[in-house]
Amino acid sequence: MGTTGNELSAVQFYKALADDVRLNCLILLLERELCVCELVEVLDQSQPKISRHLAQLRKTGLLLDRRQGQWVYYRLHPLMSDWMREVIRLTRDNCQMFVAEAERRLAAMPDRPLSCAPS
Amino acid sequence: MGTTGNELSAVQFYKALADDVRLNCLILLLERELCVCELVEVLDQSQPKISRHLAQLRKTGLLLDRRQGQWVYYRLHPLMSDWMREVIRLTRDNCQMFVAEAERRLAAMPDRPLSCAPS
DNA sequence: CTTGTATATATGGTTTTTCATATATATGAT
DNA sequence: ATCATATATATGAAAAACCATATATACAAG
Repeated sequence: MGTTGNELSAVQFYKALADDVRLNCLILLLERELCVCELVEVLDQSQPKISRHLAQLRKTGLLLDRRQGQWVYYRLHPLMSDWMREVIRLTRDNCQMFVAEAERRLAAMPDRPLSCAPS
Repeated sequence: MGTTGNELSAVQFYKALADDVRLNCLILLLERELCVCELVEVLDQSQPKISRHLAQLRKTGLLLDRRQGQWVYYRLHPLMSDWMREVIRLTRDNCQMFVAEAERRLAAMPDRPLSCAPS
């Protein structure tokens, strides 16, 4: 076994990206931490649906979560391979349509739990 | 409709990559054209299985085929987005284990249909 | 109790695989 | 030329495996 945890295969990685909700989450989490309720609102999907996909990404090793009060914040796993991060970035930069609406919604969210921003 | 054919979404692209056989085929086809029987031997999978996955990649717009005599050669679609090509390259370069055996088998194939190499 | 999040179960849908068969091309015999 | 046969590839149909979603419920924090 390696020192950085379970090795994630390329196919497993691409399976994780092969869904609208999951890919959007990973792209949105590239630059910031977000809590579940923010992703629910930004992606306009049901809470159980978002939660399930986040759990899947967490179990796969692509995301890390952190509870702060009633909120659970997700971020990219700091040990994610550089090349995987690069693939997500390539996707974001070349499929702007894909995230445009989500980014707009996020910017327009009036009631983000800012008081719980990471210390 | 655009001039370059159907737009392939990022999620559709990653669905195409999210399978062992398909990902291996795309990586092997990065630098060369190969016929079905070569892929069957190199990847050590049944002929119908390979044929189905190749057909799927062709219908998705990632591969192009060309018949020469009794052989059908597949290659990456020349109009594939640069960033998608880059993603496939990143995968190859960072998951060498993944293709190592296939590349070795390919090099060791004694009876490749070389007489039918592209003109 | 309320709010935010996770999970169990059931269900419908898609994907993948296999087997058997079909089509296309090549080759050798007559 | 025709006929038979071999090789390469594709495909229809059916089974198995897998994936995504909704609903309902549970848990955790305040």
